Amino acid sequence: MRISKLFGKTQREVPAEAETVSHQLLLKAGMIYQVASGVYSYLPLAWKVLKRIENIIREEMDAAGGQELMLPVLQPLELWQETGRDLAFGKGLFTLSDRRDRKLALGPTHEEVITELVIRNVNSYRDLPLLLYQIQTKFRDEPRPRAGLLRVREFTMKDLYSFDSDEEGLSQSYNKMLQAYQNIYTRCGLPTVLVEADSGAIGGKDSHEFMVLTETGEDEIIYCNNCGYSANTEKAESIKDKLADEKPLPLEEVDTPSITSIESLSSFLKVPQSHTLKVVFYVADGEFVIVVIRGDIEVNEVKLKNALHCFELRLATEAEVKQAGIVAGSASPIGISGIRVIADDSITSGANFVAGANKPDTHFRNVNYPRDFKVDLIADIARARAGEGCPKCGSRLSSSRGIEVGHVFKLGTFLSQKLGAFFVDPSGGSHPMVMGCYGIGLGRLLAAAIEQNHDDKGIIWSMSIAPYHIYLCPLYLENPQVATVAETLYAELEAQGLEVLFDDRQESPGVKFNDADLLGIPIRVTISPRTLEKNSAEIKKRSEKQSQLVPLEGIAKRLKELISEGLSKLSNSA
RNA sequence: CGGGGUGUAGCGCAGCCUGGUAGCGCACCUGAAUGGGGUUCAGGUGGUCGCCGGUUCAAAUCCGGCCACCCCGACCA
Repeated sequence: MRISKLFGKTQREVPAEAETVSHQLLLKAGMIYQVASGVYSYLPLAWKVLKRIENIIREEMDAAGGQELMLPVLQPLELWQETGRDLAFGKGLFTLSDRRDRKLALGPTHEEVITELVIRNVNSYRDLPLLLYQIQTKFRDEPRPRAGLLRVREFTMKDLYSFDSDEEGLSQSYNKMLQAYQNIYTRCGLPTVLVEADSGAIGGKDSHEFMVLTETGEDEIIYCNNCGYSANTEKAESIKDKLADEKPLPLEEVDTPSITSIESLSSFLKVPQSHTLKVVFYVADGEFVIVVIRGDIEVNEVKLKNALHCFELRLATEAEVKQAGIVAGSASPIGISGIRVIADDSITSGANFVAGANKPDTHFRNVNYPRDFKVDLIADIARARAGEGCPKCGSRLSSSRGIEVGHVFKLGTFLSQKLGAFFVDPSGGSHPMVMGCYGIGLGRLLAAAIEQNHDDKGIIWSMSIAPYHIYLCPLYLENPQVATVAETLYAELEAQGLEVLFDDRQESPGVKFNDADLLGIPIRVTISPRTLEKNSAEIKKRSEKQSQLVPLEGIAKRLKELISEGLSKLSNSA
């Protein structure tokens, strides 16, 4: 490809709105163009990378026994109502009406549609296990698209759905996919870690995410260096430090003028935050609820949502708090009635806490559970933190940020039961199929690859997903000798099937080198009067500093070697 | 949805306070010189100033409403 003909221009300056590295570089390299919030056009270079990623995924899915098919984006809303997942997705589901006023949804995922399809085609245990997948556009009306391609509303995703006759089969399918995913990331040159995850709106039991560790990641991961436990904070558990047992003292009211936060309360009364009780107000599917947790611990809303079995959970507004008759800033579960109270299990250890008194500027000392207040539900609803104990081995936990580039779920039978996906076993009995689903966002994978592989000059693509392998970079094209050699070499490399981006522009060396670095093509081949004096070209890898002069004679062979070296480093067997 | 911010040429920005019909840099086009890390000079093309309404002789500028986009939070395979 000649750069002079390539659609898409590099830019010197990027919009101030782009904050993450991958977003900036994608814009600067002229690879993507934003059409609306969370909606992008992909220019040829980005599209090439996406297709490379897609092919790697396809090969691994096929190798694992998957069969590719194509499913509709447009889906009847009724299908979603059947499984109740229209509620689980809530406003995240794009919906529309057709001319007859039938309600439709733009598929955010395809379990419903594919399960229906499987029902029509599978009756017997003989047809199982079944692994079906699609690589298609999906739509989710995210509350807040952000960071370029990392969180968008329209995106390409590979989803594989597994159908098995029992839990054992599901585990096998699940493990197959875990391995296939490892292969995919290895081949893309993208190191990932596997973490336990919450299954969210998708539903189901076991769930794992593949994370690329980067500082800019949206997710926080809690992990143990000792035993290898790792989990998304949405899911992570921890052993909270136990407080010393004390003899319960009598409840005592204290004046706390203008003290409304745990921080100020702690310093005003000179008690550690861990000896206070914090109260947080939520509205769960329209019901006002109170959450009690130790002052130094944060509420994990995913855990809370799961504990409450609700679809929609949000912090209550000031007005709602007031209407519930609660004094924000001095609130407490003591003496509350008619409102559901949920407590974190952290309140069951320790004694003599400071808590609100439910009247302005007043708190209680020596609050003890269950002596002084009742709760309706006790659960682990705390956000695990680095430094706390590992739930598996007790060692200290660490934390890191990451980008989720893959998510696998053991769905079980809840969808097959709701939709009626049953099969007949060898003895004639009917059972629901046991399902799993396994997704990878391609655009996000691309963005994550940039987040993890770049320098201050630009992108550094892995050989396996780079849009082109070679950046042919002649300097001083006005020089007829340079032009002739460059054109000849370009033709030769193309003829040999190498993928070359030919910088045939009459630009200064600085411009060309900077673009080469920005675009991140793995191998740069420079030709100039200087190299031609020695009948050579200069070869430089994007990932390395030094370059070498290589004779023009036989250079195609040398380049082929470099490319296959680059690819074999990323092979599964490595 | 709550908080904050921004909309002026493809991109980055100034002009707005104090109204007088739009400017700078990059990019793009023409020419010349230069040139191994975004080179220099000269000339040139390109803008419904986010949209609608109001005030005014006159609105990018003042007032009102709306919209879009970004950031933080909420939310989110």
